[in-house]
Amino acid sequence: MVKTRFSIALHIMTLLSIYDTEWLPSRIIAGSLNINPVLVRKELTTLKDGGLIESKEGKNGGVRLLKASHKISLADIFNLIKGSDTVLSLLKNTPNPNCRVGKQINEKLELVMDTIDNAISKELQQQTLEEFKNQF
Amino acid sequence: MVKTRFSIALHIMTLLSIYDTEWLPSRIIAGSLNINPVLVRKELTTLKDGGLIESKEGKNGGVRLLKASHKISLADIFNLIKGSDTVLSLLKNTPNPNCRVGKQINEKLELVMDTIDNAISKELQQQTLEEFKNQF
DNA sequence: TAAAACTGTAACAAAAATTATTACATTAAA
DNA sequence: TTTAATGTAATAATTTTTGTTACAGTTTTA
Repeated sequence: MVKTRFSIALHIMTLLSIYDTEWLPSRIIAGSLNINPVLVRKELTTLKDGGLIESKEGKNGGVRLLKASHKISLADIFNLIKGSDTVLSLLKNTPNPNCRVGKQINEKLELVMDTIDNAISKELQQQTLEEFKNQF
Repeated sequence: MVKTRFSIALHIMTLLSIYDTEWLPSRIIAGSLNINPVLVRKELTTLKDGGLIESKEGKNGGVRLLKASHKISLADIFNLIKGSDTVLSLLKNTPNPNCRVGKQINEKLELVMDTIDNAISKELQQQTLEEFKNQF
């Protein structure tokens, strides 16, 4: 998981919750974030595949929310962006299999990583997108 | 915060808790992790500056824990490694200051980032290094 | 007192990951 | 038919991470 992807996604979702039923083009979103529109469209693909938004092609097209913002928690966005990887991660190098610790460390670390991700998710479940957007 | 640094630190601390009062050289630690000894020594510097370990220079030198492993929680290690940055992060690009959302998003995201880090810390406070090492 | 085995760190190189750009096929509205 | 979108692939540029080399300083031990 790229460290900044959650920030990008939450920024996008905040904009969409404000524009509500209008179709918002990626160009406008990219302008608010001040990043490349292609990066936005990639993130939009994830949000669309996760069922949080829908898109419309062609002139006057764009994207909009599929659900009301009070039915979307920050955890929904986080879990979607996170996908199958973990926020913190193991090393790519294989630890020494001849070492009592090295032999088993990765399976034990995996448990810690999952614990961390679950703690984040549980915490973010307590805030809806609507609550977040109402700060603006 | 580098995603893998917590894994490195916890692996190191696990080894130290097993070797207990002995001075463990970075070469051995690096061998267990299968990474460069200089990377290990860099991480040891952080752990030392944070008061979790002490080191001894010269022949037969190395590092060892400063406190008993049941007095060290995984949160102590996490918070030390984390330092002043956050697990997830904001973009480096400045969002559009002429946009209602862009203008304020970073301060709001900061709050979310801190919430995330606190949730992790609170969760990891529940496990001691001793409990972790007893799995091996 | 000299050799050996460490820590500690700086400087630099290599590799990997992230971010940005370009290009273009496709779609739909005006 | 033009314009303005999405969607996506390919590739380039940049940044971050990881690894390496080198060496000064410290302590033990022969």
